[in-house]
Amino acid sequence: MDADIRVRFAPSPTGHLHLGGVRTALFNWLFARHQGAKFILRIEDTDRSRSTEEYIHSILEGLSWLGLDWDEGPYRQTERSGIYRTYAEQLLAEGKAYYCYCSAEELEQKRIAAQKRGQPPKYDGTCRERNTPIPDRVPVIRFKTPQEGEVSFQDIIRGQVTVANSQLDDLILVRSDSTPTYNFVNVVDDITMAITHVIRGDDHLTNTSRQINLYMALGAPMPAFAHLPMILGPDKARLSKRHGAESILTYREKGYLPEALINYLVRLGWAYGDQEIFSKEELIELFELEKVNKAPAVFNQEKLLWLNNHYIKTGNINRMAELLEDQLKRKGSLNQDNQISLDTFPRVVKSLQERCKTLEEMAEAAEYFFKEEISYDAQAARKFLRPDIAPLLEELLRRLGQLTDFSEAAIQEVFSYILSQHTIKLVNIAQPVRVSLTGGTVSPGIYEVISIMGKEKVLGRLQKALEYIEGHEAATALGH
RNA sequence: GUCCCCAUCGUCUAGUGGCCUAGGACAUCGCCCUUUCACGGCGAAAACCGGGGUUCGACUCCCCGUGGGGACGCCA
Repeated sequence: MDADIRVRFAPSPTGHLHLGGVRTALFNWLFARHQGAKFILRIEDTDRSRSTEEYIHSILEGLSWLGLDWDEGPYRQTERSGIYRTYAEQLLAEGKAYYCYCSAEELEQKRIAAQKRGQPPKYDGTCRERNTPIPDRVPVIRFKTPQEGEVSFQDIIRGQVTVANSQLDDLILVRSDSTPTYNFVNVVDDITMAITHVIRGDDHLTNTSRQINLYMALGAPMPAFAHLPMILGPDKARLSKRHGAESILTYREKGYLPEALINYLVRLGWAYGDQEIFSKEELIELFELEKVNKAPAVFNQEKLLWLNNHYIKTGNINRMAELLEDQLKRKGSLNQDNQISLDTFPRVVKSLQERCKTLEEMAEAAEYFFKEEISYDAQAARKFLRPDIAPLLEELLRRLGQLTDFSEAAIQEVFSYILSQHTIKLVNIAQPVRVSLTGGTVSPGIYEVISIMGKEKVLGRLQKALEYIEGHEAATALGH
């Protein structure tokens, strides 16, 4: 346990919290909880034009939903501008930064020209030694990156990483509108917040060398770095809008469980022998940054669904029942006037949890329990609601009507009796009954369905099926 | 284009020089269970990117190639 160890998750509210961000947050959180360290949340909102309150809200909501709780923050960079100004002035005063008067257009041209020559497209240093301002131009503040030597650091996941300073840019610290930029605020914040371990996505690996130069210029102690491999889409390109980069909260809407998401995400780049299922407690116990993979991982929906199904099957019934109710409400399948007894939802969950991969799917599969009217699947009706079955349905209707105990056992007895009287197999009557009650050919066990649905609804639907068969028979007789 | 990083079944991965005729999981296929669909059980197919080294011995170490990813913004 070490409370002096401090990590942070620093999302930018220029978009929703997506899978990649969650994975970064999760690894930070697991590392912190494993170490007994502090987990800090920092909102990197220096891009004022693209940051929104809505995204901030969605990020906090997403983390809370997943149970990734933070110990400090959320800090917001827009509230810390004074701190950045002080540090920028310090660098300026020490000659470690300078005003640059080059315009955006000029810089763009220089970049293209450099690339054409086969050189790294970095700033050419025009204003590096300038000491007189250019009138009518508002300058930016640039960092004087060392021109000689190289930067080298030991990444916890990657090992030794080395970059020549000649490759590095004199990066902009403060924009002409006097707001600070990412590489600058990120370093200043990590210094002032005493962050000891910077755990972030691989896409920041090349930023690290630039930032290390900044740490050195500011005379600050260096944190440890750990760069997580990226999550790729099925096309092996970085996660994009098309697959997986939508808000994590849409996973909640689609009926995914937080524990499934966490279990899935942690296995992207981390493993503990052959174990696939991990509780949060186990993860906190077992997780180690040193064992994180270097290679990027492709996101696989199927496996997430498998895990989600696992947690639906093993989860607390009452909790699942509540989530199912939410889903049904969202779908508009629950009318106000529906008379649903309290124990119906848990019973529905029990009957469906083996066969549903998401709660949304479960809500779809459970609709016929709650809707007033059902409609028949055309093919199913054609195949199973035929005239020859009508006498059996009638008898079933009569005998079920006589039951006072509507338990599965009692219902099974009724079926057994009818089966023995007519020497038919269960399958011959089960499917027609299934279609009559659910509208389709797929459902939980038929006794279970009947018992859960309740006497009133069952009798009504059997009656309706008989009418349907009769109507069809008449139509067929007329030559239709 | 320049630089950085990476490389085991379709996918996630185990593997840290001999235990590997390479293990597990998802997905796929077959069989069994079964009132439908699932679940479950059993089984099959499926990989060490290529070439050089190092070594008695390489999936494991080194080099080159190839492939993939990332960065190169007054975005983060």
